[in-house]
Amino acid sequence: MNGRFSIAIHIMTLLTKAEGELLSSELIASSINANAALVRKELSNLRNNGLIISKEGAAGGYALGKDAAQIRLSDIYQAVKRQSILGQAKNLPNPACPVGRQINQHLDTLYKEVEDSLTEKLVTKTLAEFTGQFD
Amino acid sequence: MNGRFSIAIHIMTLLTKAEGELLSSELIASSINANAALVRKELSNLRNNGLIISKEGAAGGYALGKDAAQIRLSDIYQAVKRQSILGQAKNLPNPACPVGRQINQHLDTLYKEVEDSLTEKLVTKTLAEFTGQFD
DNA sequence: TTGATCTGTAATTTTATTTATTACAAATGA
DNA sequence: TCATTTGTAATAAATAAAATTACAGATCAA
Repeated sequence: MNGRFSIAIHIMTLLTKAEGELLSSELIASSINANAALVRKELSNLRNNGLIISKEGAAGGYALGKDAAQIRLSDIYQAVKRQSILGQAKNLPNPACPVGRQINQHLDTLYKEVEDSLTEKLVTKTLAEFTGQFD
Repeated sequence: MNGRFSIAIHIMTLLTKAEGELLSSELIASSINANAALVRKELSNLRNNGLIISKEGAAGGYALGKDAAQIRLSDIYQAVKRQSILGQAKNLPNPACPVGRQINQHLDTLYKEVEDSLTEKLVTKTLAEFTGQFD
């Protein structure tokens, strides 16, 4: 997990505050202070996950796909995550070692459990609650 | 968070199985299939956190610092983690934007909460329980 | 007390990942 | 028709992670 979750939450917060008015990727990128093409890539991903809608062409832009009260932070996390939260060693351990041979299987199980508890936490929080904290 | 947690758990599992016998960084590295100097660096870190002991010189090596039943996976996680689990965008958001101005503060709060729930999960698991899963 | 072995640690290089940049086709609206 | 904006790919630059190399210092055994 990298800065993508932060960026996604930032995007979703902006769209919530826009209340249905379309925002351009350029405007969003300038709030985040990140590259517009990169932001569009994340916007595409969020759209593919049903969290936002987009409209092409002049006067196009982005808006929430459903009410902020119906979006849970776990939905955003699921859209953005790519690999196990605790990271994965990329060396395959030594299969001649009893520990090396079995470690990945047990780590996988552990990581799944941990990730489940993280998701449970994020399920309890809606985007509306999060954005409601802003002045 | 990267592969360091995986490596640390792997190390601690090997030391548990060694039952007090000193293991060399070379042997540990070969089980993990990683570089020995890198492994020593993590071993130093684990020692600085009181989880293992080391002995220098010929016939030196590493062993658990306390009983595996007294070590919680959260202890290992705390020793290894460096930054927020969900990552942090490194661009500072635009302070001229109401959302950009406040987002990091609210993300920080959220990340702390999420990390707390993750830690709570890891507190419930001892190293002894984890290593007990191995054949 | 000498030599082999192993830890501790720093400096450097290599590799991988992330982010930014550039470019342009396609859609849309004025 | 032209300006604007999304969608997406290809490439480059920057950053982070891991490996490599090197060597001082500790320890043990012959």
